[in-house]
Amino acid sequence: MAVIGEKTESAPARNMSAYQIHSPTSSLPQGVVTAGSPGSIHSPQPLAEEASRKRELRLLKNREAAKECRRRKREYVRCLEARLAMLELQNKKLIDEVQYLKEACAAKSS
DNA sequence: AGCTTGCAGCGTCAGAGCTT
DNA sequence: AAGCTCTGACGCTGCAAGCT
Repeated sequence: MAVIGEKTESAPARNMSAYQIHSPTSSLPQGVVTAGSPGSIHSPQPLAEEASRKRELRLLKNREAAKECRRRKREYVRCLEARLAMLELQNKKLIDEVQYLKEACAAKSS
């Protein structure tokens, strides 16, 4: 829990190196390269910023969605476990009852 | 004390399914 | 068709317990 800050820096950085660092080079760099050139009238910088902003927003939303998804899953598993415990108890009671009735029948017929 | 192992939680990606 | 949401899978981290 208190660890999150550190994780978010290191783990993702590695994932990025595997995927993000490469793929963006196919789209972003074009803009970045020309951005430096003084002669360009319509600087692509805003486009790059917009793309980056959209990506950040998407990551943020997905982060929250993943948290919520996991929370729901934990809750689902908890419910399942509670139901299992209840059914096991119920099963045990029924077994006891069958046993009792069998004994009652046997006693009556003898 | 240092190492190993198992577990829980996190962020990200990819893909399926739904909505507009 | 494009955009959005949800979720399985993957890799990473920190922590606790057991072992040497």
